[in-house]
Amino acid sequence: MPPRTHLPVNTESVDDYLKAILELSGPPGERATSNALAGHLGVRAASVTGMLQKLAAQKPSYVKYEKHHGVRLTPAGKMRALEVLRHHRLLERFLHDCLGYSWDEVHDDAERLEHFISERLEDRIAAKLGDPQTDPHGHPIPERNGALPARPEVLLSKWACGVKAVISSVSDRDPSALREMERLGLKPGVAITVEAGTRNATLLVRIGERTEPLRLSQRLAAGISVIAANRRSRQHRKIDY
Amino acid sequence: MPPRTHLPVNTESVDDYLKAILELSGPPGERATSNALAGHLGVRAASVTGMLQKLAAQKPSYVKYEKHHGVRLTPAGKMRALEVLRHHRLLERFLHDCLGYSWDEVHDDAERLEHFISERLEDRIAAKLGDPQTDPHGHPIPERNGALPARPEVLLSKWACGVKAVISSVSDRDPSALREMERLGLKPGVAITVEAGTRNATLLVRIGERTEPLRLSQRLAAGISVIAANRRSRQHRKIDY
DNA sequence: CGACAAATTTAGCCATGCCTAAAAGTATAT
DNA sequence: ATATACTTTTAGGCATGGCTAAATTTGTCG
Repeated sequence: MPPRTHLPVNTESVDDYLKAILELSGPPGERATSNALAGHLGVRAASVTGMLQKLAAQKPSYVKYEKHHGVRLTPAGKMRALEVLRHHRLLERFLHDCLGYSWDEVHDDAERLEHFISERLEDRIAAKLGDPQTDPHGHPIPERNGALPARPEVLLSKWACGVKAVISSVSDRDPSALREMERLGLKPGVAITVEAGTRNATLLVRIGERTEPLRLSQRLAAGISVIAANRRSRQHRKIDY
Repeated sequence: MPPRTHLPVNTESVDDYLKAILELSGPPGERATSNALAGHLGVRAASVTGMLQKLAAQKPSYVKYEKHHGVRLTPAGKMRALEVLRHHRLLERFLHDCLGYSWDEVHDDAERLEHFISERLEDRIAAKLGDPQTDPHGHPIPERNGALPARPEVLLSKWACGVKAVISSVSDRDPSALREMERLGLKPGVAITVEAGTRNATLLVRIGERTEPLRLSQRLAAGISVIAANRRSRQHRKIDY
């Protein structure tokens, strides 16, 4: 039986759904659940179901949807999601580098504008920036063809004690956390070593060349991803996401 | 009796209506008619009526609407319309100056983005450009407080023969006309004199320092506004629009 | 004035995308 | 195997902003 209403056109909402599905289904292409999507998008699960039905009914379709078993992106859907992600991260880099935004200011404006970036604007921004590899938080920018460098990132809170690491990216969702990280010198490329594990939900870490270690709240640590220090040079290898 | 549906929120559509009303009601604050708005916005007159009723029912309201007698902007509406216009023209200047757009390319992207420019982005763009006075087509950019320089512009086709004039602005709606003007050196600031009036819907004009006059099609001439050559220096006087 | 043409408004409908409440399916633990 | 908890879908509704067709108003010309 067809969905109650007719097919949706390609709208901002659709972009948001695709981006959320990309983020919630792991790299291999697992399914994303309605509930997870609802939480991520700030809408009710029932609304998600409705939208997924409509998206799946499109032809060509962006998603493969199986009732009660979640949703996956089709190649076309993955491509579109990566395009929107590229817009977002290019915009963040652009606002930061060309318009003097601090790294805690870029997310909201990029989120709003990402849906309205023409191919032309995308190309001009990328050219102006010299085809940047990452956004200001260290996240890789998908290429125009959809290639996205895969990095063996691990959350700082899961990193082994005593092993040298380098910050590869930080979460861009919490501006106040970003300001705090900025103050502490916690940014992509900086060396970091965990001195002691969780104690009262904090981590004892040594940052860069500093001698005295620092206590990091779980809130901050949860927003930091690292890679092994010696693999830093490999972070530009590209694979299909 | 209240309108059939409830009040509209502040949406892109509303911005488009306000901008259209601003453009269609002359500087003194004349009323704009439903038909003219419909034509300008590319929707049916009935849709315009519906939206005007909803806009007028808002409090505080952006418009003053009298059934069968058109609509006017309230001060708040004028302010909002000028803000959107400022976004549009700043964006055009920005795309042109910072991202290498040609002047026939800027309009469409600016039109799409103008609704999503935060105060922060507006300010950063203006600062980056050094608070520009005009967009690439010569149209004045409203200031943040809503001030807009008034210029005694006249359409080239209405300008008296033999009187020296300076191009003050050109219409940005027709990309192919803009490319043609570019080729002919017809841009803001260039001196122009009408040698002979309409003949087969063309104008004979002398451009800049060139010796041989040129035949301009009515289509091009209709997109060119001029001011008296000696008033050129006064074009930055500000008044409340 | 009266009639016609043009402009405008009303009435009723459609599509999108969200919502709540209730029904149905899935998964887990005894 | 079945009861229960949780997830997901269905059903029905609301708001926005379009549309067409039909009514109504305005304005102009004899």
